[in-house]
Amino acid sequence: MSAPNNLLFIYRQLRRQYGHPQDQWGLWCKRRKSLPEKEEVIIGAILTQRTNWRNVELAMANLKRHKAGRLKTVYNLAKNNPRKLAMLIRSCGFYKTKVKYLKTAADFFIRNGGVKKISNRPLTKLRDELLQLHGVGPETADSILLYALSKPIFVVDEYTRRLARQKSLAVKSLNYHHLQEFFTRRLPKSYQLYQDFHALIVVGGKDDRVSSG
DNA sequence: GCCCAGGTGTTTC
DNA sequence: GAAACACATGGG
Repeated sequence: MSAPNNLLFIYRQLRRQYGHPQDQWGLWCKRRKSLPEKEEVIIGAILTQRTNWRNVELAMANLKRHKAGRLKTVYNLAKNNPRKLAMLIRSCGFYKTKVKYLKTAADFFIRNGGVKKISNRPLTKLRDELLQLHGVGPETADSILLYALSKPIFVVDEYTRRLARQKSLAVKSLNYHHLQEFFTRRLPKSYQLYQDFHALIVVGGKDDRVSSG
């Protein structure tokens, strides 16, 4: 059984253990000077679906090398030369599928006036709109919202579920909605906190895997 | 060779 | 509705 607000306790514990997040998303978002543009975070959120991060980085490097690291260039490639785009992101696996997903998402942001303009919309409305895009499910939507648009919404992924199991968090179920609610209702509403915490969960999760396996 | 990796959409019971 | 399946590459 868990202490009243053990989430902050867990957060501080992870923070002591790992310091500032070294997670890929976290790092990506901290190092704004070199990487990533917000648009790259959006692209990465789709590429990383069910995919090792290393393979995503290979693909992102390819895209940038071919000057296709922006939503507009991705969209144009997807429309005019989908096979080329597929080859650029091949390392991610599911590349034919992801070409379509990228096209749909890029189209949405371009059609609606760009990332900056879109991020002015109310959070719940924006989340619904993202979820309607073919290829954008809850995790991808929330990754985009949290890491690309700096919205205070907690990302649930396999690492989050693993933590909930390991720490025996008193969550009703491990389904996406329940777990997300569990976190957001117990934490201050801060996108920086959510970014850091989620990043630490991933770092800790990977660390566990290495040390136990 | 086998297993896994920060999902999502479709089909099937 | 839940469960099973397809999508696919790269690395340990």
